[in-house]
Amino acid sequence: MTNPLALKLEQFTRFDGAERARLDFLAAQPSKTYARGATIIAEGEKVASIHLVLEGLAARAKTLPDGGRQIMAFLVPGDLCDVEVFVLEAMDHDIVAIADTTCALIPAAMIEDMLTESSKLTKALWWSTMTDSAVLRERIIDHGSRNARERIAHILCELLIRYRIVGVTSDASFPFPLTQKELVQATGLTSVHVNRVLQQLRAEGLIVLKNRVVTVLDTHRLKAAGQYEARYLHLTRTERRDPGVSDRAGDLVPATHHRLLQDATHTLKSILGRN
Amino acid sequence: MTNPLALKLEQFTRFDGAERARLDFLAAQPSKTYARGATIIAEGEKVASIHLVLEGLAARAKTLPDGGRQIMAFLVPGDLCDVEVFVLEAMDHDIVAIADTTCALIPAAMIEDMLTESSKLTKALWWSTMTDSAVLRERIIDHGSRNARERIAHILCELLIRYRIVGVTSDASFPFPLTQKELVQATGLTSVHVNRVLQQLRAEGLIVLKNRVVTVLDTHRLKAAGQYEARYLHLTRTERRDPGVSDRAGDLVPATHHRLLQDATHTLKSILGRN
DNA sequence: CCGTCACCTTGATCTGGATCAATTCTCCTC
DNA sequence: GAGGAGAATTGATCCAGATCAAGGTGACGG
Repeated sequence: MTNPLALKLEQFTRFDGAERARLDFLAAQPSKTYARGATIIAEGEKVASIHLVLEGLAARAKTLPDGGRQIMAFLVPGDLCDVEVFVLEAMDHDIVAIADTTCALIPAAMIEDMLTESSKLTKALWWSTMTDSAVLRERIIDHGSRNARERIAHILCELLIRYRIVGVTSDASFPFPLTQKELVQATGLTSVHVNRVLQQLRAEGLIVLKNRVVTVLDTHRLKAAGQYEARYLHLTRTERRDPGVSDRAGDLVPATHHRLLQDATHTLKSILGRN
Repeated sequence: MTNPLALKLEQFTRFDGAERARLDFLAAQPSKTYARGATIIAEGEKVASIHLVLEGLAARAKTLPDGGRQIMAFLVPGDLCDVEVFVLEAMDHDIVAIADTTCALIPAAMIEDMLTESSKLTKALWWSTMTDSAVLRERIIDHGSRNARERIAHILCELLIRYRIVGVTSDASFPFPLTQKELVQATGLTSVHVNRVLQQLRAEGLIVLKNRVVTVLDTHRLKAAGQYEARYLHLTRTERRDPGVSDRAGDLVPATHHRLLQDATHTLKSILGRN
């Protein structure tokens, strides 16, 4: 199986053989599969090993006093569910499986060893954490300043690009195991309204949603509809690595980014110089 | 001057003399004062030194296509504005001064040295970062699942407790330099509505807001109004350190937390054991 | 002491999205 | 292939919060 964690972190920097082997070793740890709807980690739990999503789709969610649930972030293959393990006593939210989901269970000590032994991998993990925060901030903007249509379009754009990065898809289609109920929990809208917005996006010819697969028919218009700017994902290397990835992240990456990268080599060197 | 960074991190763990001295050294770096309204760091900027808020109030914000602004997080004394410096090419959002704000400018290398030399301080920084993420997630819940009244009450509770932790206040009053416009940007509501909700909270005898100072008259009812549960701040040591801090964080810390901490000493030891 | 500028407050009206209430699709299971 | 249960859709109505439109209020500089 390909290693989504390595694919993701390669957005940040290139790895040598040893680093790559270490990442592959992490992803090859014993895995566990959770059925759609299952709670992977519950709020209040103190986890001993770090869950790396290998396949499927999970979400960070919190159960509300009224029994409802708010989804705060989606976890696609390559994402780590609980890096807080090192320092926090207990999870302050749930991790739930949106699709049938397989996670590698990486002993915390294995990551800690990595952190003391490779400063490049440490930086990569730090990058991943910072990017996760940026995604959370983008969700705050969604909810605070974007209407239903923008919000949904934004989430679709983000999922597409994140799936592409880890090679789950290479065209404009991606798995969409979410039920409307879950899209409701993620967007803070009602199912009736989510349904109507989806209809509208379909009617406008922006997307097709069938059999739990979304196909984006018009990337540019969907981006515009969601005010989508991928800068916050900090895909430093997308346009430099190889044509394959370029295709994958495709035109969702902003043009300004391309320009920035023209002469970014020495910048990167200086950032990573302390290696 | 007291060191708000040390006060904050002491919520996570106790430090020895050397560690404490290092934290004090960081806070004693050359500082810069920004006037209310100034942009401390602009989106797209590549910062060389890390900004630690010493006094005042700042915010993470993003400027929207329509010219508006969304505030995503508040930065109180003790908060670091830009730990992403190590790994990201450029800031993906602005840091703006809400009040006149003083920041210590800590050279990135100084933090990096700390990370290689003290695993306890590394963990403390990691804790701080994880807690910041938890605060972002709480803001998503605010916007996705709480109405105007709950949202504002929640933010007030959070600011009070965060100010208490770093010793800015020791009673139920705290500086509130926000103009209603900024509360609007943080809550995603309109100024008219924010105004009405504030009136209501005043009329109900929950708060007094005068001369840029909020006084919480009824902590319990305000907590209830905002569905406030401080667990997400992970104030591990609040109840154990000394009566002073206990007073400071006060009854905003949930009771379940107290119980959890009864026999948490060995848990903490195991977490920090690798020191 | 007067203008003015930024902020706060209040009232009237409007609307995006919520709520309530059926119906129609899927699948799935037996 | 009948029966059901979760999911998607559609229509009708409602409401929290937006928008529009005036006033107040207070802190200044001249």
